[in-house]
Amino acid sequence: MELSSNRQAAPASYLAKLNAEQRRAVEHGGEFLNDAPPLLIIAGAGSGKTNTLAHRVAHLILGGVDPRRILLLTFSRRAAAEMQRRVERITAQILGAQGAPLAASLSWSGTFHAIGARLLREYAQMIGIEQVFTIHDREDSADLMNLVRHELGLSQMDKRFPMKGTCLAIYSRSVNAETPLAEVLQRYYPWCAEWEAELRGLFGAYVEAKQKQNVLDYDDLLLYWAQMMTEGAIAEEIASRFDHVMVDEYQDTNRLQASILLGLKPTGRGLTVVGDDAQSIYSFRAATVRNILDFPGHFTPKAEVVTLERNYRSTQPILAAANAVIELAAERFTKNLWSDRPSADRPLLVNVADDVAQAGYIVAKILENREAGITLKSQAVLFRTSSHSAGLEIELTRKNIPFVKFGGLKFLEAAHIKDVLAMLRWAQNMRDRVAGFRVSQLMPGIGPGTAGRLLDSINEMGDPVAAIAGFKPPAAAVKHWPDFEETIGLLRRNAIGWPGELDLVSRWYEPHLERIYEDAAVRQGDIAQLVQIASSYPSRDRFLTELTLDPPDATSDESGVPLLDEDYLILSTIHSAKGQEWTSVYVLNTVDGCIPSDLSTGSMTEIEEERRLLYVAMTRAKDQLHVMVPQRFYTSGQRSTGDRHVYAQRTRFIPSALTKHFASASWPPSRGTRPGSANGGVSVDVRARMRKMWE
DNA sequence: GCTCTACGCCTTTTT
DNA sequence: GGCGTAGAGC
Repeated sequence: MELSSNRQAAPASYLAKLNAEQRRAVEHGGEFLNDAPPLLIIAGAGSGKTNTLAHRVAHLILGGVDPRRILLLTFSRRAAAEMQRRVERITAQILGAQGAPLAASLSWSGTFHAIGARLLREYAQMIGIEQVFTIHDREDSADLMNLVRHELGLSQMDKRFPMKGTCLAIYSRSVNAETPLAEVLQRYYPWCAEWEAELRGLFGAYVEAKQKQNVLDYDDLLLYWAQMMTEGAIAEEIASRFDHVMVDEYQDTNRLQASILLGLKPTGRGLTVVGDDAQSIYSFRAATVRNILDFPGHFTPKAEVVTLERNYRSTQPILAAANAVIELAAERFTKNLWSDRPSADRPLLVNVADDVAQAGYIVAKILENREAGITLKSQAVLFRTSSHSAGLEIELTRKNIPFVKFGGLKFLEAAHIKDVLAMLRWAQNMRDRVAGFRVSQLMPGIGPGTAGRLLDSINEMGDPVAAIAGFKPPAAAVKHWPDFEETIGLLRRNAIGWPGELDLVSRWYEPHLERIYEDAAVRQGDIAQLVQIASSYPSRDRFLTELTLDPPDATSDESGVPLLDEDYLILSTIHSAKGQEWTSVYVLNTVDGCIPSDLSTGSMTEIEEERRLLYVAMTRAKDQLHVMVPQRFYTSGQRSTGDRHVYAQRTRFIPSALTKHFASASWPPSRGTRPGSANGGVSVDVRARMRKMWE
């Protein structure tokens, strides 16, 4: 590429808007861009991190770096797309129309897992795996773990053996943290430590099963990649493809990912990582804040560190409150965010009686804001756990306020969607036992026993379709057999092509759907949406891979484009809110038991992570922050209107000493009602008042 | 021997 | 609604 001539044509114009630190990060490496020493950017919340990274990428491209030789590792596909968009805009500013195609060839951007899958397909033969491997998501992996667990007889011990999800979690942490099993057990799963020998055997058999079936799980995508990076010739070849490797959200990477980076850039030259230790919230995925803290010392000379401390997002009072929360952290790192966006309004600490009043307050404020010109889209409700928003969702639906929910249970995890995908995946790779197990048991009369024998006979015979044809199904399944056999046959021969074959599968599935589920009509609608989504992928293979690695992350994502014109409120788990910002933010259930979650108060480090979680939630707010404190909340056993509740304490992360940073409010506006005076009566009362107020 | 159903218990966050 | 278990029914 003849881009070097552009270097002098790239004056400071696009750099002028950056502050001194941002500019230092962007220009790091100076004249020797392609040999830039390692760089760590510590970017506080709202400090223009994405913008800085995008400028650095654009700066590299404008400086003559081939965009196809830049590897950009982001946390989600959404983040990758956003980065691409910004880089395009910046390059277009300098180069005009010429800039767009340049940025578009920034083709190596995505999550670690997605990039891993892509490289593994490419290098499959060289490392002895077959190219047509299928990828198991978490649930599939747990199912396979379960199959192996049964085969080894571990499900019938006289003492209860850990459940499939726990087994997978232990395995996964051991792999991702590059930590021996014994240590993982001792530190995180002490109650399973007695099973160490059995678990070791289980994991060995699990790995063997995956290899036999030619499937990879999420961890394998990293693990095999990391292994490739230790093999001289292959490692060198892969490493030599990229002049620059840039990683966003580095605080949420694990040791295995760090190993991959070191394999790609052993000297650190050409490596840029960006992150914020105060926002590390993924340790349950074995992410470790040590990655970011230890980064500089990994290299000689040490990596350069640039710290972005100026916050462009939040008003000064909001930032002061958030800073106060994070200052109480046990371990504090070097950063003091400041903002010059003055405001007279402190964030609000809102006391409400219960869940219902909480929803009432939020709905009222949201509508008030909208009247004042703040769109629904620029407001967000954040919560620790997906189920916390249930009450609010009902109220929003009732008030006809459209919303999109991020995080929590997803479209792809619904049983009927998984059924259809399993059929496609099985056709792609008939050795995939989890998929085959699932599909064959859809037919009446076929349970685990018969399914197992069917899969065995498919494995033994060279021709899977012939094996199905020759199999003698139990009486109840006989009438479904011809259709089943034909559908598999058509899929195997690629007779229909993509995406038409999804219609075929959907037609095959319909009678089973109707038999199995009461609410078949609703589920049929979901499948129609899946068919919609499928049409935007070029092939079955790409569809399956990309859907597994980058699932649509909002529950309304799949309804797609028409929604984009409308205005809708954002509901999101705090985890899924990472990297985003809104004019007005509402944090639900800021009470002990929710934040921190009851389930995460086991150890000091867990509690510290919950503190950072609250910090992340608070720092998403630009102008308004409403921290909701219900005085009581219903315990999880949601027996519809069951009134088992507990009296809640404001979260321990906002002790009395910090309340000076907040203004306090309560809801409903005091009119003499005593909150929680009776068991169901009060809630009916509040609802009635809400209705009157807005109808 | 296998499938199917009823029942009781638990339910975080995600690539 | 998932998961595991127990027991009825084919």
